Amino acid sequence: MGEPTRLKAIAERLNLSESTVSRALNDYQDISAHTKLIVRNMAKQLDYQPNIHAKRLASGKSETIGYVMPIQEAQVTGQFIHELMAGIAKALAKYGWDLCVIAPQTTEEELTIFKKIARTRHISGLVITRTFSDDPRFQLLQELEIPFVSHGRSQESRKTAWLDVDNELAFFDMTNHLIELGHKRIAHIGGPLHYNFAYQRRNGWQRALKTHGIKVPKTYAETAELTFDGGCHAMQRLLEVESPPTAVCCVSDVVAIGAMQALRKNGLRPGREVSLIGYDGLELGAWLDPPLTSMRQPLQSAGEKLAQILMKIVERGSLPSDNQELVRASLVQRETANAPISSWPPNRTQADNQ
Amino acid sequence: MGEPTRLKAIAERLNLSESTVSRALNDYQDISAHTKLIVRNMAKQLDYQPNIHAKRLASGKSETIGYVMPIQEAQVTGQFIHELMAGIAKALAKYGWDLCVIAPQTTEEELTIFKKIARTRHISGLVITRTFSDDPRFQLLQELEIPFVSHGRSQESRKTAWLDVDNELAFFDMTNHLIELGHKRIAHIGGPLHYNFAYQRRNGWQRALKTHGIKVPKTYAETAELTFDGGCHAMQRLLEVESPPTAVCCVSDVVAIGAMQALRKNGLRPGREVSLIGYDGLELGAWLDPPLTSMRQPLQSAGEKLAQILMKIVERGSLPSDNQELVRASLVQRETANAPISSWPPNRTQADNQ
DNA sequence: GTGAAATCCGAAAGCGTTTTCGGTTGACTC
DNA sequence: GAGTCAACCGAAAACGCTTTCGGATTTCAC
Repeated sequence: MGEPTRLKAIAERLNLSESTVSRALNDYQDISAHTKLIVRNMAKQLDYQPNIHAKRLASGKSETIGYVMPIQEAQVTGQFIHELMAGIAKALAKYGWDLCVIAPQTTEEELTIFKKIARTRHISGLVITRTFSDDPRFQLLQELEIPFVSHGRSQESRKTAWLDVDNELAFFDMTNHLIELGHKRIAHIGGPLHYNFAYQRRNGWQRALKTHGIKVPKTYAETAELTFDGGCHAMQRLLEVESPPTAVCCVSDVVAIGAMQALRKNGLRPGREVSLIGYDGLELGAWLDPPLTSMRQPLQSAGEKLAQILMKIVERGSLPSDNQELVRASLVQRETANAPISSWPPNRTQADNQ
Repeated sequence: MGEPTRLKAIAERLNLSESTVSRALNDYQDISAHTKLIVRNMAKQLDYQPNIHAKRLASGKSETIGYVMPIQEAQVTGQFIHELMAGIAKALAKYGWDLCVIAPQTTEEELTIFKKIARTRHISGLVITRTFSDDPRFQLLQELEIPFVSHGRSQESRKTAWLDVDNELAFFDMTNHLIELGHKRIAHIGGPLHYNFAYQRRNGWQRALKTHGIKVPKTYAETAELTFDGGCHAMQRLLEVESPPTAVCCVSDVVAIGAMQALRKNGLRPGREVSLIGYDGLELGAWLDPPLTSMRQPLQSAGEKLAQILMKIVERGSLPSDNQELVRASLVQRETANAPISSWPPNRTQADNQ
């Protein structure tokens, strides 16, 4: 391969100084159009690629952003992360920025890494995901003055940049869909409320019920770990209340799949006796029997937007005006959300039939 | 936060030269133990973190390796990638190396990126996955002299570093397991043979049959795209042959899940009339009804090993002796692999019952 | 006590960019 | 034709580290 082309080589060939060549390539205003042209042509001809370390050292910019992989705890985050990262990487690549993966093993380690980044500055911005209602990262990152954007909000995110799906609206829509199908006994299996999205999703469900003047027992508000087992157990509990629901809004697809299992164990078929809607729109939901109805948010494009927002923050050194964005999730109609049937629940009271 | 600590600050405080401090921190032999000690203490006290760009510029090393995300084509690669990357990042972090994600959109773009890396050298090594039997990347990377390690082999990988699961053995084991359960009519749904692993897996299946002197019709060697639909269609074809199989070895879990669907459509239950074993050990297999028996390879540790192999290559500038490693997959017993039942296939010929 | 060999450290030259500052042109005004 | 002002470009100083080279000590053998 030989030695890579340096700035010097271009300068010598064109009888220009290195500084002129540098400024020509970086589109400075004090370089004539003609000079820029010949410099660029020569650069292309010699296949010049700037030494990135020299560039970053001299300019003090790193053009690298970090993605903090969520600590493995919830199930099936893989597909989610993959798509998001692909989107981020794609958008960054357009501008020659790098995407660096950070995989802390614990929350403490994560915060330690942040502090280190604050000192080295070799990563000039971060994308964080899996935000909690009460998330210590927001305050720390602000203190450390590390530019960042979160996928998902937090109690602390009023003044920070984020991109989020409108969870509340999604569950409002989801619940309305069930109501339109004729359901009135609509339960909710939510996630742990320290996840901010779990909080929002529960609210969306509640608002839809209230809007339609539907009242449900308190026992209809279930909570589960974001796992298959969590969903399974929560659904089991719902089946054991005095008058079980005819439909359930689930905080995630994995939880919904667990719920399906519980239904089957009780001799019921998802989408017949009890309708079910999940959230995430996982591909694998389509492979189940019956295929799981769900809500989907666009992930690849979310990744791209996150990257764009973050690059803008890093470049400006401050938050731009459009630093918060809410996207709408859409219903993925499959086969677990149908009209209620008359034979369920078996022990209907008069009140239920009104 | 103030200005980060520089080498200079340590040197001044200790009345040493910058070069001495630098060498002390990098454990050079010509620095006394005593000096090393006080330098390190001071560095810790001032929370010194070297400027990584200056370091990389001066040393000519980048301490960054790239992971090439496979182009999205097969389904459910997300979980796979996530675990692998987490492992890689973890191992790298121990040594202060960075993991940079590369997400090409097309194969051509991938090769173009390689060429660019060869010039800039700002990434000093690559991990590639999803290897093809005839994979142009191997030759190109060797030509470009970019250190790399592949997860999976290729026709071209005889002299390159790799880590792979023993696919052939895995399918040999898998098939043997079915034989031990009493199956003789064992089919195989393989993947496109341009995937190297598809080739190996088919061979493992064939070898097990041959070892036990079992002969099966040619129609038992099916091929499918690595998707749900692919598996579904392939299984459908298997059910339509003259004497259908009692068990099927599937090239991947996703394909196996598709096959399950085909069985259900035909009124059959996976693991009863037809046993099924998948490959990948996906968590989601456990959530199906019935849960899918599969084979699992350790991914996180694979990622760590990949990183270690690659770092060694980069450091040495040449291949170390232990640059190829084969790991064994293990059976994940769930519920789709059981003994054959007498009522299937319905139209047994005499020969089948021997 | 001399020479040679270790041992330990400092000076200084990079690494390949960016960016400030100033200097040289030529055009333009009056 | 002197002065002013743009318009362009070059010299040189960063950026913060690594690494070579050689010099100053000390140690050791004889």
